[in-house]
Amino acid sequence: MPRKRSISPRKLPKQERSRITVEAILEATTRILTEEGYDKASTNHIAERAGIGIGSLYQYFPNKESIVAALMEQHSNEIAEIVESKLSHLFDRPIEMVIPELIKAAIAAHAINPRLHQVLNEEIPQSERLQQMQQAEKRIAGLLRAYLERWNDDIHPRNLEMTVFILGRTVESLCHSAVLEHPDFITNSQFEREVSDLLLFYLKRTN
Amino acid sequence: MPRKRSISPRKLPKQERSRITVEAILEATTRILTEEGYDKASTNHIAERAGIGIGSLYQYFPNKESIVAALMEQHSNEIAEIVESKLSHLFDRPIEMVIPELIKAAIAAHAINPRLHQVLNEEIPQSERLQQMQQAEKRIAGLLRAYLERWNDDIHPRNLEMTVFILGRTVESLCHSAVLEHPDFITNSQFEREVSDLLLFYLKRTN
Amino acid sequence: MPRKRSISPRKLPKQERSRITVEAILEATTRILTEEGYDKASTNHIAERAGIGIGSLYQYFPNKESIVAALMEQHSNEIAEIVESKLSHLFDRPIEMVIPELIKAAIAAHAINPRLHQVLNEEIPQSERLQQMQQAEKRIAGLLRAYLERWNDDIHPRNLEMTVFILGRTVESLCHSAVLEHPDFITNSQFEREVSDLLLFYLKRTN
Amino acid sequence: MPRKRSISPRKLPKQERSRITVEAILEATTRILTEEGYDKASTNHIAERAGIGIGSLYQYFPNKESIVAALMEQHSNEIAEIVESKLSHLFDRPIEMVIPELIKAAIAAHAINPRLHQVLNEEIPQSERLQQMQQAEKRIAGLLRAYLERWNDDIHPRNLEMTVFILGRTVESLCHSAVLEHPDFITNSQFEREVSDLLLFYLKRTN
DNA sequence: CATGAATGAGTCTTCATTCAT
DNA sequence: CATGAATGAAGACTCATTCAT
Repeated sequence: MPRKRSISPRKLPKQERSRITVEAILEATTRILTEEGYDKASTNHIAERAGIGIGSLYQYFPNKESIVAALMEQHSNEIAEIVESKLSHLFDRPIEMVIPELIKAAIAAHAINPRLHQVLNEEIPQSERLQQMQQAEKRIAGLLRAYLERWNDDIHPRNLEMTVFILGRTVESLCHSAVLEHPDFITNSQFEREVSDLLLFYLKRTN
Repeated sequence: MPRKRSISPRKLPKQERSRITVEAILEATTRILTEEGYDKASTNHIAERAGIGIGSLYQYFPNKESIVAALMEQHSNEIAEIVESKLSHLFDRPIEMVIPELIKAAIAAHAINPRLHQVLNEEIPQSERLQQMQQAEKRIAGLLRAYLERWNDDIHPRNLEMTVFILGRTVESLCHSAVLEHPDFITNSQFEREVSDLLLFYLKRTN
Repeated sequence: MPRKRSISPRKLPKQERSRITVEAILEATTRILTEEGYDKASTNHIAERAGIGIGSLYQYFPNKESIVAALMEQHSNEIAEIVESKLSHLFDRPIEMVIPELIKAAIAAHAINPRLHQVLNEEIPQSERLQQMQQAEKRIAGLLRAYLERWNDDIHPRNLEMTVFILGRTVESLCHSAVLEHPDFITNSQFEREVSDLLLFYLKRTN
Repeated sequence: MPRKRSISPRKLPKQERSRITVEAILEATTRILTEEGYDKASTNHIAERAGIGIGSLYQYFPNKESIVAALMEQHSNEIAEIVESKLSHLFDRPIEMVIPELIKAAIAAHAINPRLHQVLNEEIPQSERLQQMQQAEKRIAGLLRAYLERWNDDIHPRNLEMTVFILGRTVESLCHSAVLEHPDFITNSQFEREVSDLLLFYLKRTN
């Protein structure tokens, strides 16, 4: 009984369904994490809110950690992509232009899902976090490092690694806290300008 | 309307034996938190590592949260006291002198038990954290606000609240991360000087 | 305002396997209650005697009370059904015929599982009992009230509510105690006739 | 060193204090049982409400059951004494006079502390109850039996034991329930008269 | 592959009882 | 004898994970 030939991809339907299921799981986890907190994120609850059986969940994820890890990677990527996409074409622009854009990008990144970012940063057992979550920061740090090296003549930091660290952490921390604790700061551009000043005066100091 | 579980300790340790027990509990909790993480801090495990029976633990703490809360309060107080004691007598000194001291104090405060500070900040379900933990930050923010107001003529920040926020968060974040991720930064004073520059150039900018 | 704990079962046993499990739980609880007493009816012990894991128990009952409540409801229903089925078709029969039947029905009802009835009545913390258990009594009281109203011309009680109360409680109490403390009374019909006399002479007294 | 002679009892003070302590324990237990229920009657809580240390409690009672048992015995005695004192001098009076007094006595007995009586009857694990609690009933049953034998010629019950049983249980049950569930019934004498009728017509029936 | 019933180790917490002071 | 700190067995309940259908 010869099989009917077909150009259309045979197993795509199956793979398609898989991806949908995986996405449903991640989405359900996101909703639970943001709406109910980490300690309500049991695998049974995730499966329930994803509309699948608990058994199916374990078909796609070997354990609970892997779900959170996947979520972290996904979120990390989104953040890194936002920042990268906003900054990549500014590589040759001067610092006065880049820093404000960096801050805008960071705020935009934190605005994707501030509550999720918070839970991921402040409620997940560290064991699960380290590797996955830092990726965004590393990618952004790489960007900054490259930029600072490119503009080395202008800025000539005393210690490149330290400057990258200070820049990265300051931007991350201030934008994170502002989005969560001072949404009023974000409504106009004053906060952006202040943080820009903070960093620009530092970078442009004459040694 | 979920009934808020009491978080205050059960009996004040009046007698010698009691105080020893309470201290053993807090110490064991600290050790577990720093060495094994929050999710290993079960009450049974705490009692075991404290070398007491589980029943004794519940003589002094009404529930698990109250233990962590006591630890947070204690740690909060230690931090706030370090910073306050180092800054209180500098109220009339100029910013160029105060900012470096602030940073030194912050580093010293984070050096008390960096890992504990991290766990307390990054692994405790937020529900339990907010009130107790933020006290140190509030006390320090109050100090900063008072100082900035005192030196208003020199610094004239555009937005006092925002400046306090930026100062506080930046110092906290940078010292926290540096102690944990870059112990090498701390060994000499370069990091302090860099962060001082970051803040001083910002505060002294001419508008 | 203490949050009332849900007492209704967790999931309706739709599938065969589930119903078997639920029945095993109720049966084991009945056995423990009758053979060992209420204070031995721990959920772990119930699960053990039911031959299931403790987790399975909690798949079907949200808490311990709900198990006892289910048992009470079941037992209540059985009792009420026995009495109702025996009396419903005697609605138009005279009192001399109905009272003996009522007593026979009550004895039969208590004979279902006298020890269970006792434990349910005499060992369960009253908080859990009231609503579920009284249903049988209420249904039977309703029957009696309707009957007495129907035969009002013959009996003309001075106080209907009080008469219903006296009838109901006397029958319940005497049959309950007789079954448990004087099984010998039940073997022949003398006890029935005595109790019938007790009630009949009372109801038929000429005022 | 010859002891000083004294007529006043030497150890009475000590014994006196003991009795006071024991009474405080029983009183505290009574209060807890009636106000909070059996499951709140922990030995620690009893000691606390009695105003003594937990250790002292165990100086007077070997375990928790013994406290409840003592309470039952005490309560039993009070009940039996009320009934006996009210009936003892009526031994030679006719049934028409005695039955109403019996009912009055039973109501009075249940009015001592209805809630305690209820808890003792309906919430205490049966294991602890049987022996102590039935004493009152047995003493009263003895009284009734003696009385019925004394008036055998008038009443000539078909089965003395059964009649005692029916009388005793009916009075106990109706008075118990009335006091708890129908306090309105008790306010006037109608309930008493009804129950009297119930028993009198039965006892006086002509065979 | 999807399902969900079943599992049991592990969690928080209570409480009767003991014993050193 | 009074005290109350200490104890740990035991109880209610959860949840990640497995596996038969």
